[in-house]
Amino acid sequence: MLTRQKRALGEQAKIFKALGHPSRLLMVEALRDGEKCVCELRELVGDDMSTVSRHLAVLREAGIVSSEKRGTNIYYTLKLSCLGIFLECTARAVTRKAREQFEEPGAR
Amino acid sequence: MLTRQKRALGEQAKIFKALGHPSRLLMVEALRDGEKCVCELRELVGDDMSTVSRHLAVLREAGIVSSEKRGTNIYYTLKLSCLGIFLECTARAVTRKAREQFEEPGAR
DNA sequence: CTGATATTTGCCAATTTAGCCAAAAAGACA
DNA sequence: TGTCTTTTTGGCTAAATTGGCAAATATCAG
Repeated sequence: MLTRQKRALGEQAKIFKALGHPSRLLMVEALRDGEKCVCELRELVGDDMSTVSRHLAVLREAGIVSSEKRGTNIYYTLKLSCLGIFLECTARAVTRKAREQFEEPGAR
Repeated sequence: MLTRQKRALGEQAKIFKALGHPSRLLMVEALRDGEKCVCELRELVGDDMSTVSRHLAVLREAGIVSSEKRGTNIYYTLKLSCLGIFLECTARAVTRKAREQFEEPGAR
């Protein structure tokens, strides 16, 4: 039973880990307004196609996105819908932190 | 201007990356109901004190927690309050995923 | 079947991260 | 002062991650 909880914790960490890369975060952000094919995402992040494909695999294995082959392309969709709000929250935290670090050296 | 956005994306990814480790996630989860000293957190995760200290540094540098020296101990506090809801959401996603993988092999 | 396009996979080098031990810091306190 | 106690840091090794190129796969259009 303890093992189950530990496994769950690891799976949960996997979600965060998958989101912990600029390119992957950018792609997930883009997927918030609808599915995109790999080629669109490749264009967005500018990396090699193979690199993008691997990033997407990480997101897929974490359960954050799902993929569907349709016609000649593969489309990726955001599965973890609750992510949106948290993305906004972290974005705010980042600007807040930047402001603090900007003010601090001048203060005191 | 583009550089600023890129930097912000990196900072945001840093938050997720910091949360992408079982021990760190466990500690953050524990901090949801109030500050804890390093020794308490060490006991919680069971790792070497030095390891825990480094994990906490990662969380601190990402801006997720803050620390305060008081008396003989150092207390860590959760700063990113919006995290709570998302933690619950990801926990649900994990159990959902586990259920899906449990059913799938049997089905069809 | 052949060729063109979209995506994934195998392999490899470079960088980063994790975790431990020992040593250093910083207080508290006698 | 010296000596506990708590926490951080230096240094090291093992393991994981990243990203590119080339090759494999799959699928569509003739």
